[in-house]
Amino acid sequence: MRDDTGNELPHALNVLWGRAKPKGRGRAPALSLERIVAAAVALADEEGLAALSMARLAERLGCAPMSLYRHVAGKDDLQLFMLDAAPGPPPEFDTAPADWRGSLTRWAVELFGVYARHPWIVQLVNSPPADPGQLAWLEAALRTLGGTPLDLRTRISVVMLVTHYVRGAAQLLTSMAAEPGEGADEAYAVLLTELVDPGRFPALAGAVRAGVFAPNPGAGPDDDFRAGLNHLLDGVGVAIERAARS
Amino acid sequence: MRDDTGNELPHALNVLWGRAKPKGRGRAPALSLERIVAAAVALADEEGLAALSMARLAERLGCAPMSLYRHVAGKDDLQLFMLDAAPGPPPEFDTAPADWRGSLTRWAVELFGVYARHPWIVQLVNSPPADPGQLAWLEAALRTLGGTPLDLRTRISVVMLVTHYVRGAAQLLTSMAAEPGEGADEAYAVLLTELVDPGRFPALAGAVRAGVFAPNPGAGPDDDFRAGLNHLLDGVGVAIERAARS
DNA sequence: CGCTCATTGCGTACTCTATACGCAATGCGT
DNA sequence: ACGCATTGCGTATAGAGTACGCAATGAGCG
Repeated sequence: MRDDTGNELPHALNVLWGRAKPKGRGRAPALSLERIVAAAVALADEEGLAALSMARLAERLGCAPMSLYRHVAGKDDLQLFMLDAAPGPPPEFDTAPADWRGSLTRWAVELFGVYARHPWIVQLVNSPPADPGQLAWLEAALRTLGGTPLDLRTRISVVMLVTHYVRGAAQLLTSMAAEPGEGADEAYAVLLTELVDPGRFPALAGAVRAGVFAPNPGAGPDDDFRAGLNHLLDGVGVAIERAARS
Repeated sequence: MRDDTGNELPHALNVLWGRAKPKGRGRAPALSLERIVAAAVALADEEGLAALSMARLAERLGCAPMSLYRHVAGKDDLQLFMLDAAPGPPPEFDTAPADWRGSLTRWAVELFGVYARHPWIVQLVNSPPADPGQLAWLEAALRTLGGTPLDLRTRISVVMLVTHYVRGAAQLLTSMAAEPGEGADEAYAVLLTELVDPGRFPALAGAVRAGVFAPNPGAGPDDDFRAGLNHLLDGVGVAIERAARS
């Protein structure tokens, strides 16, 4: 399944960066790559990543399963296309915004929204981004720090930190929302109450007893996310002050 | 595939919390759950999660594929057992260690090591932990903050933050190491140099040109991880000081 | 000591997955 | 109008997970 040299990049990247040949001759394509990718994203959104099979995708597009392979090298390539297209354009920033914290917060919240709309993204392997769509998001994140005295290596470190946090928070949230019933977090709290032995897990039992795992009353689900994000950004602030002082 | 009520918890949890019936009568089992799980973990470690199939697992155990289903309800249940067993015991802490930062750093680094030894863990869905193994890790993390003035809700928030970061960093690292060849990150740096247009992605192009994506000379792969972790813990320090002042 | 039956081991079969291969249909360039 | 590159797709293969039911086994009881 691996290529011989091991150095060829996946076919999808060549297409995404506009390196595909125009190939004008021949029969007119009844299917387009955009339609395929859009249908795949819609299918994954509605029924989950597990329901995304080449056969069901073809059924939804009204074509035969094997027709897809004329536009997509395989399922892996299709998922690369999906990762490129689904997030849409990132928020736009100047190359050196005055308010780094506000900008980076907005970036993180919008990325969190992307993951909420497309939960399957966080189930895919997190390979380093190499497509135009994901690199545009990375560019936007780097710009939020353009006005800070942080060196480039630290900026990347900070951006990765935020990315990982957003991804992890979204992953946890969607895995709880995947279960049926109205209150999945409530069910989880009850389960922990039953299971956690205070002798063996004193710290955990204390937290469970305090109702920390129960849904936060009078707070949206975003608020937990924003609280963690703020702790993170406090750390970035410390790094910025330290860099400004030297 | 879903159960009727939707409230039954997975069979694996009943077993893991010692709720299985002794069932003494009958034929002596030639297979044990421990052997199955250990073989599954070894197989996933050696050949990756994609190579873990019930058939290949049975082959390695010298039994028929369907024999596994006497001990495990299905592949999902098997993966629950694997998640419980593979990490091993967490580092032990007092309920209120004097040095929260050192303790939490040690916890994060050891978890990072777990993910490095068992890369398949981060490919599995990140459902909220409910097995003894993962809850023991959560307990250990909570204990590192036992000596701080943080309220319980903030402690959980901090622990989740660290968890997400460790997981994300490990995920990125293993996805780059998965590719063959000696320097996967170097290949990535070259790819970005080719692809990133400075007009469209100025901030990103600057970082690429500065060699930020090339392997850090004179630094182990852990150092990038620790750098990000330190920024994160600076943020936790801010929260602790703020809590101590009120 | 032998019968019983709960329990395990596993053979068979079914559905669903991705996709290699090759032929038929089609429409642009000449 | 013709030729052929290109697309659409039918067929086939190898592998996945697992439902179902019967055969083998051995502990406990009569």
